Amino acid sequence: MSSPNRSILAAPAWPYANGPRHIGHVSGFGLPCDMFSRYQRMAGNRVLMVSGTDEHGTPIQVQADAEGVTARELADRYNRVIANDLTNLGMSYDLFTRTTTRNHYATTQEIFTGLYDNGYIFARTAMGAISPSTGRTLPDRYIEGTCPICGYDSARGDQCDNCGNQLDPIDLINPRSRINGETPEFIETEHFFFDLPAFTETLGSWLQSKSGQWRPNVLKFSLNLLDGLKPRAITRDLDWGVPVPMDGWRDRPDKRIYVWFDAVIGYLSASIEWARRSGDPDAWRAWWQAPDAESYYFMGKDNIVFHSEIWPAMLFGYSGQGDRGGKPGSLGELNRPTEVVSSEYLTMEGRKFSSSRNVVIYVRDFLDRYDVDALRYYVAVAGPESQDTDFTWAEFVRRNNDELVANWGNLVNRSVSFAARNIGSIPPPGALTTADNEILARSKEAFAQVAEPLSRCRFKAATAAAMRTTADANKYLSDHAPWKLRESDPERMRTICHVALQLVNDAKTLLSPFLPHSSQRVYEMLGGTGEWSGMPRIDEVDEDGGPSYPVITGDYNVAARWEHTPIRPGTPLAVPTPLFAKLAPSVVDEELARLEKA
RNA sequence: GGCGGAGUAGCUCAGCCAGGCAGAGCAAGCGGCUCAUAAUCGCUGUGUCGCCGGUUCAAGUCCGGCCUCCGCUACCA
Repeated sequence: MSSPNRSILAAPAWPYANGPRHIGHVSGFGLPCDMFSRYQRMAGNRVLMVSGTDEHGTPIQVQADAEGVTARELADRYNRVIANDLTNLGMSYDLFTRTTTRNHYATTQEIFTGLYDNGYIFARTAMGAISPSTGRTLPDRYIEGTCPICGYDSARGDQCDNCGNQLDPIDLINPRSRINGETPEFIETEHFFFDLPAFTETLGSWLQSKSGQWRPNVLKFSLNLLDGLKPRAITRDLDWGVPVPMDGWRDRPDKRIYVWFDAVIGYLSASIEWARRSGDPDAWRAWWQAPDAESYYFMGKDNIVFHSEIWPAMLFGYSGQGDRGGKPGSLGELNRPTEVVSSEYLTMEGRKFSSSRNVVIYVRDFLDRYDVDALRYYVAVAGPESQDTDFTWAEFVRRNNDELVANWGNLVNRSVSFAARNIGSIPPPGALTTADNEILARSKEAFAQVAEPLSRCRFKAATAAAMRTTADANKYLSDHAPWKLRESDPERMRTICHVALQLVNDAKTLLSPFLPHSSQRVYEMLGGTGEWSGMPRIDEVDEDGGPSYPVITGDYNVAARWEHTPIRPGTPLAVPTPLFAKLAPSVVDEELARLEKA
């Protein structure tokens, strides 16, 4: 674990491409993963961060029908929207792609085939609901009717919201489709099933080995599920998805692989796509097959089951390591997750985020009006890390003004502008006092103190530790008051300025994983050139001349290192413009009014 | 129904796994400073740790029960 140059796969969940993403989404799967990845790169490790939009499944098909476009057109549109949003958030993906690539289809089919060959996938007929007009699978939650237990007339197909009982849609009285009101048809239909019970032993001992390492809620939840594992259908009656790679199924237009089965394979297929684009088609193996490679998956708590149970079972099965054995598929054995990091939910002014009820703040709307690092700071310091957490505009404004601006922004401003006005460049250190040496030593120690929680994905504690160094620096300036020494002791004044600027420089490094955009600006203020902490960009690519699509990528092996770096005396300084904008208190009322409006 | 989480200062939360004088930030009050975005620095006060019981020399922490709120509940993704 402590060796330098660890290979770390950073795997944030795949956003679903049926609409723009809101800040609740990115606070769960995205930003924590980016903070983790940026730190790990700065610490000298080899990080591969891959993801993409998840574009199959019924909801996209339904919405496309409603808008009179094809599923592909709808997915194209939101893939671009989401890729833009994530780029603007500074998400440092090595590759952000999508599930509708040829590569992803081929990889998904390879995993399917490998699992089938090892006996972990079997065909079976089952009763399923379909829409009579389209012939497509009608998922349980798209069916409603009268609850046979309590008589509630808007019970969902899988559960009655009134009495809380779990239901089978076939038992509903007067069932109807939530999509178009028609009566669903229950038919015998053949599907492939993934034999999850064949992994009970394997998953059980694997999960036990994670005790003390994973967050307890994730582990407990996963262990509880082991009791009742059931085979799970992994195909659907649908024409939108990855074709089933079996004879007699391959060319059928009405059978596709279930969206969740292919979505988790995205981590692997995106790694393979990244390797191909980087010029070394086997490069992905360093993260997936090296025995000491590590992988960290980030998601909201609603996705735990797919990452702690189903995806590991798929990886075990493909590698020939389920309860029934087998042999590895043609890709070879594949590593299981090192850690599954789940976030709780961000709520919105006391309510659940809901696009349909307009209880929502879309990423793009947020970034149109506020600084990206202000959002990143809020998520780092007040995100739903271990419990559901309420986002309120009042709290956002307070965190921004009283913590980010007042503490860190102001420290940068006061120290750099004072030195710029009175000296004009970074001064050399004169004779350092005990106090000078002490605070410089504390600043160096902070690197280990921030790294410890950060490497364990404890972002709140890590941010707090980093912000303590800025408070220390503010105190140092106040205690030593260089502005009083302009006439009496300019030499001492210059030394104090040197120390303060060094503290600013260290703090900017410590805050880089959380606030990469503003750290870049501080880097430049202090004479740095080029990129400090790499930023993502969007490239337009294609697959052998196929249709083009955007991917997020970037070069992140730039200047930033997780270490104290001495500032260079003589570097010219200019009076800076403020690092962050202070927000007027009226912002709170404006935003609340915006929420009420629709 | 099952599973899980939360309830600690005016606010947001940490502390609980491995029991040892109740903490941080913000807000509030007073004072200092004037380099800085009215920013900053110092000092000050604040708690039935949701309720009841148990174990213990000692419980916010462990055990049992209860109350309130929230989430998840796999064929929505």
